[in-house]
Parts: sequence; structure tokens; C-alpha cells
Amino acid sequence: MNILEKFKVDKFYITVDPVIFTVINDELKILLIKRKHPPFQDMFALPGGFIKSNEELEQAALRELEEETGVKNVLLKQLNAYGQIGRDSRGRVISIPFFALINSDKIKLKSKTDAYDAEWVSAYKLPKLGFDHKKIIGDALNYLKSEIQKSNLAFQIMSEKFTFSELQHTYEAVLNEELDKRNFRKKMRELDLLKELKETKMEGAHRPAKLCSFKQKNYFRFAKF
Amino acid sequence: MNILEKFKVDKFYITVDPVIFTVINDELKILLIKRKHPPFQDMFALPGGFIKSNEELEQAALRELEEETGVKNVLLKQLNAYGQIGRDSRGRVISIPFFALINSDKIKLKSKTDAYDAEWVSAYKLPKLGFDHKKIIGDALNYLKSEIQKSNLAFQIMSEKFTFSELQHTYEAVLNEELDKRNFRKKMRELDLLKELKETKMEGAHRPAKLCSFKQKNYFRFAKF
DNA sequence: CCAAAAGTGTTAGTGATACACCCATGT
DNA sequence: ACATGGGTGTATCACTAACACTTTTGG
Repeated sequence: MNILEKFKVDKFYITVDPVIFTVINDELKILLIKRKHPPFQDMFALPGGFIKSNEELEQAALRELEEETGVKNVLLKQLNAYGQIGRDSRGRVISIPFFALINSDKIKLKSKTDAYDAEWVSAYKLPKLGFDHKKIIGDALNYLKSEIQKSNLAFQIMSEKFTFSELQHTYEAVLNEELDKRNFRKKMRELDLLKELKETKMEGAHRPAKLCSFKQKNYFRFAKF
Repeated sequence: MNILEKFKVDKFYITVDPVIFTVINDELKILLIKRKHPPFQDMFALPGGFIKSNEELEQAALRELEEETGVKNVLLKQLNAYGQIGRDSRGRVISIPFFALINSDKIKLKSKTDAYDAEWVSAYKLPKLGFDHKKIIGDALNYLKSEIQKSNLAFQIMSEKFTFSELQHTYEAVLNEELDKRNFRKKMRELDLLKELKETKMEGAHRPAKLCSFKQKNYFRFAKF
């Protein structure tokens, strides 16, 4: 018998809650499920679930994400835990959220199951949410807005090749504000993240746009802090 | 019988680990305990402990902190959780660290008990530490360095009245680098955090220094992000 | 008068913001 | 030729970083 059991140390349920963002049609979206069972039946919530004893936290988040939405191969970043007493009516549950920004084209949402419907929902126009997930999403959104300006996080969401305009529209969707075209390009060029290709995107009745791709595809921050 | 019990959802031990910094003699210190029992007997570790079912996370951190070190009335900030399998030999334990920067004059370390000796240890010259506490402290230190430059966090650590030099030395101790006197004062005046008092500090064979105090004593950030 | 810390301004460089016009293409 | 989005440069401002001398006190 383990010493912790001997001293009857309390144990807790732990959920991991993936907070997955994407941009679709120049609108920031978050991946939610519509709950088909209590608690919070018929309301939206994060696609989380309970960790198992033999899983790493991040592994568990990836598993839940795939089980409930079909999304996989995602780089997750842990956020602060939520553990307030009473936040889950089923018992004392500590939730550990995991953040990601992904390219929605690269994944396919699971067809609706009997337990959950996964859906992309506008992050700036959230529906009513179960648990304290509104708070969790709000905090995650602040993290996203901060991080996309301090790191090369955006590479996660863009296709292999893209135009400056497409990249800018992605930033605008995430930050929920308009950016100046010239300043945006200057900044991006200074950061030296992009390869500017010779190919162009021929589309529409206007000058073809040069395509770019990211030089590096591993996540890093620009600033010290 | 609760639905979570019915489905045999796994449960976990959770510890809270206060990561408490201060500055003593212009050196950044962290509050550690010397463990008198296994695991990691005779090594240093964070003064944490197991949460109880009826406690909020932060409450638990405050309780453990007071029990093991005598330190109380501290503003804590939750940091990311650590949950790797095997990080605690006694079982699967998820640790949630809580950060604070405090004024060591305002508190009194508990006299040594049979279970723990609490001690201030140089944060930039850490001894061997138990568990994964070295990693936790490193992450917390980065948080501290970032936060003290983006918020009025320093008010936590200064006495009611202090001189510009004392404040600067505190910043230097935290950041582990020297700062320019003129630039530091200019920056502080721009931020408009300080009341400059008429009193002076008479001490030593040199020009007396004007005393300052903080205008606000509630924590806030300057920057958006 | 000497030692020791307090106190003070200017300059140069860097990054952020604001802003308006020409270009290449399809129809 | 015109509509559409692609593409570019400059001026101003704010912030940062570098840097040296004078002031006030006690001994």
C-alpha cells in the first residue's frame, strides 16, 4: 500500500479541454461540441474529457480531441488550470485547457456521432456555453492574440503557399481588427519568416499575387519575454 | 452513486507548489524547504503539498505555504501544471505551481519544524532540487522577469517608502542584470506609478535620497499583452 | 576636501503608425 | 476602359539605449 493511500490523500477528477481555433472565411472560429447528454445537454462546450491514469496530460488532450472531433496531429500548448469548486455538477473536477491554432482544411471534422456534434463556431460571437467554458475560451483567446504577435504561430494555420493578403486577413481575423497593408508587409519582411516564391496565384480579374511560404515550421517566439 | 464513480473515471493526486520569490541584500531568493523525509530526503524542494477536496486551488496553496513556511497573506498567480508520469515516485501526481513575489521583511519564516526547514535560497544559484522542481522554478523565474517589466508587480516587494535606488536594485536583482540609472528613473516617472515624497532618507555620508511610495497597490499590467 | 551615492538631459537609433498612389490582370 | 485586388515609400512619433557630470551630505 502506497504512502499516499495510507494517509488517505484526496484524489480528483481531471479533464483536459482542447481550445482549438481556426480561421474560416476570414472569421476566427473555435471548435466546440454540442452536448447530447447532461450536464448542459444541448449546449455547446469544449471537446474535453477525463484523463486516464496512464496518459500524459497532452496525450489525453489529443485523444479527446480526436475522439470527439476527428482532429489530430496538433501542436498543443497548455494553459492555466480551472478548478473552482462547483464548476462541474458531477463532482470536483479540475480542468486543464490546451490551446491550438490549426488549419481547418487539413483536418476533417468527425461526422456527427450519437454523443457529440463537433462544430466550428465564431470565436467572437460565442453561443451559450456549459461549465465555465466561456471563461476558459476568453482566456485562451487572449493568449492567442498575444502569441500570434510574438511568435511565428501563424504558420500553423496557413496552407503551404499563400499570399500576403491571405496572411494579413488571417491576422485580422484573429485580432479582430484591421491592419495596414504596407505596415503589415514591412513587419513580416523584417521578421524574415517568409520565403517569397516566384509563383503567383492567378485568380480573379486583377494583378496576380506572389505566393509565400514559411521558412521555418517549428514554433518559436521573437521576443525574449 | 455519482455518474463519474459509476463509470470508474480515474482520479489523481494534486499538489500545489508555491514558488515564492523575494529580494534580500540585492539578491533574488526563492523560498524552499529542506525535506526531512523521503522522497528526496535532505534535498531542497518547493513548499507544496496535496490539495484537499473541499479547498480551492489557491486556498490550498496558501495553506501549504503557511503550514510549511509561516508565510501568509500573499497574492498568488497560477502557473502551468506539471503532470508527467513518473515525476513523483509516490504515484501519479499533478502539480499546480503558484507564483508570488513578496517582501521578506513583512513575513517571518516558521522556526524549523521536525518535518521541514524553510529557507531563502539564491534563485540564480539553485541547489539540487527534488522532483521536477528545477524546471518549475525556471519557468516561474521567466514569468517573474517578464511580469515585472509589464506590470506594477514590484509594489509587492517594496516597503511602504523606498528610494529610487532601492527600487532599481530590486529590479536588477530580479532581472539579474544592471540597469542605467537615468533611463530607469525616466521610465518609472513615465509609468506614473510612484508618488515622490518630500521626506528624505538620511543615511550614510552622501546626499540624502528622496523617498517614494507606490500610487496604487493593486496589481495591474501596463501592456495589452 | 574627500568619498559616496543622489540626481539630472541629450542624442542617436529603432520600431510603430499614418497615409495615397501606381500596377497587372480579366472582362 | 474599368474594376479589382496587388504592390510600394516616406514622414512622423514614441520608445529605447547609450552616455558623464554636478549635487549634497558625513566624516
